[in-house]
Amino acid sequence: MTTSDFIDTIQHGDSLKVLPKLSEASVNLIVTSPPYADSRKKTYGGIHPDKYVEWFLPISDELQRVLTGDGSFVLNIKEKVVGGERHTYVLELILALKKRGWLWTEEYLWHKRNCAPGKWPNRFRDAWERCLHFTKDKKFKMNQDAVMVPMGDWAKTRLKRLSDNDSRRFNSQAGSGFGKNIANWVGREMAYPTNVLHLATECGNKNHSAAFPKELPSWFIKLFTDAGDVVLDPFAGSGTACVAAHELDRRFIGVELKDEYYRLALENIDEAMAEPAQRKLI
Amino acid sequence: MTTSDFIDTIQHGDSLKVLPKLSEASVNLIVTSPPYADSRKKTYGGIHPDKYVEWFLPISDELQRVLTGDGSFVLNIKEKVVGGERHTYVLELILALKKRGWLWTEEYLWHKRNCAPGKWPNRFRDAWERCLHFTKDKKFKMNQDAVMVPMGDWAKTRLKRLSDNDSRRFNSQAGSGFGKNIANWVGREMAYPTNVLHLATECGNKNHSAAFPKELPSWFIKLFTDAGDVVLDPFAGSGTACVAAHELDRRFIGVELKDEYYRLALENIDEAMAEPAQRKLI
DNA sequence: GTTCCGCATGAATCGATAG
DNA sequence: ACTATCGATTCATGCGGAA
Repeated sequence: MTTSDFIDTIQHGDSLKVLPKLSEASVNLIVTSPPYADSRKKTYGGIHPDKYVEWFLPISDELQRVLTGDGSFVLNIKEKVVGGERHTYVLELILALKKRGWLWTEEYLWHKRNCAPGKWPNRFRDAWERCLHFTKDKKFKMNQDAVMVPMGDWAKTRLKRLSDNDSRRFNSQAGSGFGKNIANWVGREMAYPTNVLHLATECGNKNHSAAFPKELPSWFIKLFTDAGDVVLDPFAGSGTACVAAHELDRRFIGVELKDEYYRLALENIDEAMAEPAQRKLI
Repeated sequence: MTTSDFIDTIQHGDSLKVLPKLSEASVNLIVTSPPYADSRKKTYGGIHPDKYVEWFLPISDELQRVLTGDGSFVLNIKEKVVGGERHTYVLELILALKKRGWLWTEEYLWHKRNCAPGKWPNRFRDAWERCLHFTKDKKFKMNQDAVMVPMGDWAKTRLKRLSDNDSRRFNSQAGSGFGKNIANWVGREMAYPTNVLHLATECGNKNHSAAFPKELPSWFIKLFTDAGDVVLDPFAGSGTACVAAHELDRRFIGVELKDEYYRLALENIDEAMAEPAQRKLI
């Protein structure tokens, strides 16, 4: 068994047992939102906050093994409130991962535009989550141009420029230069984003609530992989990251332990792969 | 000497030597932005990242002593990049403060709308900073209603004040999922905020550059103190937090070591206190 | 009196160069 | 080898002069 046997599939099982079957340095990006810590033990799969780091470390070692040297590992996570305080397991996890050899390259933020309402006497609604970016090497693959955002109202700017100072330049290239000129302007009207992603929480287009909106994995997939690369989600949940990878012409491998999520992920992936080749323009 | 001798003054000196003169449990809120870690030693006061925690802890002990039981300590800080990685001194500081008895109640975020430019092969512009909220007790003073936002008015005013050009720039990033979508705020009367503060850095228009915009300390002062309460900034810098406290009818104590900043803080405070009682509506 | 455009500048970071 | 310094890169913002 090698990684190629798992391409474009969701595996039903424990990541700790599935990941060893993958080949070394065969995955270009890992993007995942692991089960959050939960002090209630009644729910299957809930990990106690105090045990979170020791639970995650063996899995992280496998992730490090399967990741390519220029690959990235994006971990979407947020600490729970325990006893009125923020628990420190995420901080401890970062420190522990560094000790295991991961580089903590950056901490991106997901700023949730519409988050669940709620009011407590000692805190407000939690409107952000961490997207920790780990790499194996200081040099890694990063396609910054793939996530550029338009700076302004493109049409307005274009028309305005066309009417005044750029008209001379435009005329000089009349006949053959229009497209070229516009392309230049487009380039200038695009800006690189920051390390804060301001996205709405996608409460699930279907009957289920995804852990994160599809735009979140999409953004990191565009940023850290090329078409054809392999994207791994070791806690696939409803398969959002895998669907995102497929839609972006990347290959995916998902792993999910829980029956209910596994079946849901299969449904979502089947639906995504059944769609004809009319992909969204990105 | 007691705390009352320091009310509404900026002290010129080292917090480690000034704070012991304050009375126990005499300060209702500490809001500060300490000198950031800096590996370059040329600037007086730059603390090496590896020494940051041990430098800060003795000061934090004094802060804990002077804070009231229901008081809050808000620490605005952000880790530097060292050798291509995020340094971990802030994480270690949180863990160390907890060991000293502080409760890490919440992590608010300052999402900087305009942040310093830059383009690098391995990261984007850094657009956020931490505002760590520590308390001495699970029960603390919190006036949630004081920071409710009149959403409709705010959006209207904001949109009205923006020129077309600015409006285009402001809205430009909304469509792609980055930046603030103003349309979300229209039509709602009042709402509690989240734990993310979306503020612009006050840049350049004045003759000095404040570490944080006045709105940042103002927000926490309104939230965690009543009128007449004492606000302490042990690293006063240009005195922004002290000015904010004075404008909100709170009393303030500032401490600043560096000559240049101390004089600047004096100027700003004098100016603020000279103003007649026509306070800005907040 | 408005609106618009140009421009300086900021709690930045990297890579190269110099000592 | 290691540290310190400098230049290049880059965009939101507000101010001031121009139209």
